[in-house]
Amino acid sequence: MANSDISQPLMSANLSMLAFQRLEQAIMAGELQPGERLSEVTLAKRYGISRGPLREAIGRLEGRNLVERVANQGARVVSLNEAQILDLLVIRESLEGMACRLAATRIKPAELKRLHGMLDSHARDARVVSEKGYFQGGGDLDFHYRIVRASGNERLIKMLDEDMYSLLRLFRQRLSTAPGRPAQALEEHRVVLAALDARDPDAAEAAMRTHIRNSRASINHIIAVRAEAEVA
Amino acid sequence: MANSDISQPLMSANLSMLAFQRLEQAIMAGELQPGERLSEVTLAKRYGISRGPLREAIGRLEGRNLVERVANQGARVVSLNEAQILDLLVIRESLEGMACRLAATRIKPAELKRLHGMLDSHARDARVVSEKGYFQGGGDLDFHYRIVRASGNERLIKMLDEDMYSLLRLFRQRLSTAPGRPAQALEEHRVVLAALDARDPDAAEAAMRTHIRNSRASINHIIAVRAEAEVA
DNA sequence: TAGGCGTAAACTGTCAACAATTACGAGGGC
DNA sequence: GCCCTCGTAATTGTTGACAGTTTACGCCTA
Repeated sequence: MANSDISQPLMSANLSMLAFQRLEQAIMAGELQPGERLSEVTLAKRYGISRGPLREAIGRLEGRNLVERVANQGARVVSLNEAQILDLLVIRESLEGMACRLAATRIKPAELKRLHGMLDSHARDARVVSEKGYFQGGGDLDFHYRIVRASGNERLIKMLDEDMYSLLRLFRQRLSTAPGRPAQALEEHRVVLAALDARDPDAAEAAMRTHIRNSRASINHIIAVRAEAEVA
Repeated sequence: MANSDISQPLMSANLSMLAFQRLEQAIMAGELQPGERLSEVTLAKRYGISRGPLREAIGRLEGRNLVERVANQGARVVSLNEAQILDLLVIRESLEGMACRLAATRIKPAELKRLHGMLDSHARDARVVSEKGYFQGGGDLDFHYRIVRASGNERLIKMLDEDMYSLLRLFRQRLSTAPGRPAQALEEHRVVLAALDARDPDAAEAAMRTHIRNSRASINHIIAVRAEAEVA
């Protein structure tokens, strides 16, 4: 899933892990939508396994906050309301700001060059220029992903790349960008990259946090608009 | 465990949840030490349950990064090296800084008063005055805990109070304070509280981050000292 | 005596059956 | 007609047994 790492340890051979990965993937792909119930017999039959390993897989998903369970009533894909999504974005601002700070001193010149190429490519991208809003799951996430990886803090990388981004992707339909946002986002990306070029940790963290805060504010705008629409 | 919340939903009645809670507690209490192997048959027998629910519980713990599993070889309590602990503390600096920022605008006057009382009590505490190092799991964590709760961001509260603190408590023997640190820490707490009093988000975040960064540096010192000792 | 091989024990992984709880619908009472 | 109750079906919770893998021990050989 857009994860170019080939070296996935491929630690499986046991059905429990396999079921976990397939379930996670199904949730991420929207095959299982937020709030949807996870029937044990159905899923076990679909994956051709017994309910034992399946329950174990569901347990792991529960530990990662991807599903919620109520006793004797089954598990559901987690469903976040607007306030919870905003809470999540606040956390993302904090963590990714720190990641960007670390990257400022640790990122390698070759990676910097690659990021420059990326932004140049974005500038030529019709979807940015025409402001139609493309910044979901495309080049935008790739830019963030690479900076986070450059932080060198393995746990931080895992929290953001594996948990945070995948969770936010779940609600991407509610994270549509406000008009004019893509062009502004690209400009903010350039500010972030300039700070990294300058090897300035304070500026890098500040730039990234501003970027994410603006993005969050644009979501806020959307929500307000939708709320009005619902009243009408 | 020092969690004064009475209203724990007490959602059990199923053995899997019960096993999960008991295992988590056992790990936190040091009954099961980092790196120790989790034998399924032994634990199942000890808790008087079958291996099915137990495996489910272990799965949940794995999802929360409290245990690691290798195929056909069993699960172990997670064990972090010094670098990983430092990585964790960097993340804590980031998240708790944000929590403190949020608390600056959201904390209630009554809670502020309580924090003042707490620090005054710390100042009278013999262990702080004599600089013998008490700041592990005692009043220090309570101070942080209350500020985090005041942030109002439920997910952030969960990440810090449930995941981060409990994980760090696991390695408290390696987080012993440097000489003179308790008194300094108390002073830093006062700076944090002053910023909260002033309702100044920037100052609050900065003060908290400085506090945690200093604490991390003191750990660094300890590690360096121990490394020397090992050479000798 | 040291090293390698083979067997056996212990452990994890998986399954199908059983128990308990919940949800749903039909029937009867008010 | 509406609501409560009871019974049945469906679903989750749990168990003990079976299969596959790893590990450890002892024996044999060089």
